[in-house]
Amino acid sequence: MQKVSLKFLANELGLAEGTVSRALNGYSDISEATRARVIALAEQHNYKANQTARRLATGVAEAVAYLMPANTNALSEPFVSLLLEGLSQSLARRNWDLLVVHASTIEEEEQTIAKLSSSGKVSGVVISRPYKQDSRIELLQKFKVPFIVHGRSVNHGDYAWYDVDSKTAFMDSVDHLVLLGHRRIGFVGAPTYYHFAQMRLDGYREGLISNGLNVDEALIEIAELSDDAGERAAVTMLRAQNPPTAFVCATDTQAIGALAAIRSQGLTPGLDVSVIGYDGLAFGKHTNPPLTTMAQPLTHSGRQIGDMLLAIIDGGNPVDYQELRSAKLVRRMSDGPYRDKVK
Amino acid sequence: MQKVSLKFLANELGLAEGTVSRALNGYSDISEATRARVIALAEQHNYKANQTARRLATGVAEAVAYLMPANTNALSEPFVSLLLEGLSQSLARRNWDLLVVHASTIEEEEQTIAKLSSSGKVSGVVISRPYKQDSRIELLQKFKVPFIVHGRSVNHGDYAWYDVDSKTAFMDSVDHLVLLGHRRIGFVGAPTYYHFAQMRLDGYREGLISNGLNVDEALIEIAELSDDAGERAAVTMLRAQNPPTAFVCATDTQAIGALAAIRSQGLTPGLDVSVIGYDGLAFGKHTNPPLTTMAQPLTHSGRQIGDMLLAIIDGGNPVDYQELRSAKLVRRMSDGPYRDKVK
DNA sequence: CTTGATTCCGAAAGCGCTTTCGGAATAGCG
DNA sequence: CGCTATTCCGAAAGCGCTTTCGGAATCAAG
Repeated sequence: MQKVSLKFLANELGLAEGTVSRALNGYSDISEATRARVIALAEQHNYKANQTARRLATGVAEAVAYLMPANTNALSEPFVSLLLEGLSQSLARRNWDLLVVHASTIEEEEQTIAKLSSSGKVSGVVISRPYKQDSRIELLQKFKVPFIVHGRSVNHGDYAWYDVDSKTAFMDSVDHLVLLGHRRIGFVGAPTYYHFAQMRLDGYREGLISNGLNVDEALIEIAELSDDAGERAAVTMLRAQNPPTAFVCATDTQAIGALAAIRSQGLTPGLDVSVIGYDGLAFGKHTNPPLTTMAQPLTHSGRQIGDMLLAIIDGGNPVDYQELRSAKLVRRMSDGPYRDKVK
Repeated sequence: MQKVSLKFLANELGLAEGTVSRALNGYSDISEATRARVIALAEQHNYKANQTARRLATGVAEAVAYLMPANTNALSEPFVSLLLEGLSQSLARRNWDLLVVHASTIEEEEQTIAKLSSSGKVSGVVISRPYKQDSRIELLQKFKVPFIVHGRSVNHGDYAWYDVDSKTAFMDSVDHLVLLGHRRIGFVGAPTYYHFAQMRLDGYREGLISNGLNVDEALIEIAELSDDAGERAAVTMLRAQNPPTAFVCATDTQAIGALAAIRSQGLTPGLDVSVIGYDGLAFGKHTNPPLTTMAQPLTHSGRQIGDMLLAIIDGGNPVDYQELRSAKLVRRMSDGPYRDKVK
């Protein structure tokens, strides 16, 4: 399986191993003539340096790890594959590897980080969906592992991250709904230990306030990141005294649950009560009705994140790599003007 | 970042490096007393063997690679994350790594395989969605890399695979539709260079025949693996002379396109014309109407595949690791009895 | 108490590559 | 033509770990 080594090439060419190595690695103390010979033979035999040996010798892992989010949910996954694809593309340009590691609990994740950093397997890490206070981030900092977080925690001043401004996005959602005449807008939120959840809630609140509306705590429900949980949350509010005529939801997954909730109450989503999701997931086009949502740009986020990580590994200052993108409203059919049907 | 090495432990304990190594690796020529001492100190310092050095010394990579399917599509991705999760769980039990590599074209994939196998980075590979004749499989065999394919190619007798019997699934779909009174059943297929696409088409055909129905080539359309392509294919058939009253689709993604197509013709999917998808994707619950589909069991497929791969790497005979699961019908709302509305 | 068998550990040779260092051969210069 | 700069390459020392081999110490058996 493995055969053509440096030694082989060296023997074949009558050169020393070290010379061949330097020729291949672009050292300047090799004449162009012999470099050409070396390269020719290497290509002829399809030589690929043994990565493992190379790593050991250089001390650089030439690999980064992606920590898959712990509580995964079949419906919210699409972003993982997209991210992975972009990441691997970015890394591929340097011939680096992408490791995927998964941990089921936060403790496991911490252990994983400890192991990763001390085993020297990777020279960088990316994590997703940080908590408000994220022990993983602290660990990463403590171990001095270059990393970038996909999202942000509360104190995000001193590390690198790539995030979407979901607070503004939710203010925009509320604005949009208010413009449509809605006054009672419910919020289906996510557990606020996720920082993104907190920010979306904040955006919702501020949106209300900036429109001169009161924040009614009865119109706020926190739910897990699943369609069913979103549905339950929406049902609760719909059945209450003074139900909302519109919902903004922390995730598309929850939003489609809200759609179901509305129908289950004999109402028509998009007509009787509006819902706006967040994420811009592709399948939102096919829900009933198609879901209006705040779409985040995740097409190239993977590559972007990969490039940022590489830059940091190269010695860049993490603080210089903080990127905030913005989401934009994709109107489909689940939002509409206020109608006095709900009561 | 890296500090506690074998040498450090050895010095600390007054032992030779080799001794410490053997103690840690369970060699029998170490007294239980010193083994205990070694382990204690190792744990105290949270020692993790440098994987790279270990790999170089042992020659085993302790890692496997997953080749992400080339033409990925946002809607069909969920299975990737699920698969990855299972795979990494399986590997984690041995402390092995999971590499994810991505290639955009089949040529790139071939190069990637060549590189993977000659660089010795991984001791096994898993690929998805094979073609009928799959050059990747041939390469993998040629390089003698242990691998398992998620799916099958035409000649699948001599390697390991994990697949779902989609041919039978499609026969079942047709049976189901026939039972509902349908006689003109359209087929939205996938490009038949994918073996799964061929098998699903075969299943469709045989299902028709076994029910005494003719195979009408006008009722067969091949489309790319996207919702839009599925929609176009379905529209074409719906507009034809003698349109179908039901569709079976090669993938859920295409099926939801078919749903849209039906609506676009002023018909009601599930009522006027039925559609059955394939995959069992979670978001099928939320389409309009909820999609009836043949669900494949992919919850644990990742772990299963990981375990199989490990077994082969351990010397198992690939031929002993061929697993065929079956899909089962999940009735939601997109299928219904034949009604003479279409005409 | 001797001898042969065990038990347990140290020493050393790699794994395949990188990188530093020094020196032979060549070139440049006055 | 002698001398100092260059140019180019060989030799060797690792990177951190594994594994074989042999031998000292301990044991059991005669």
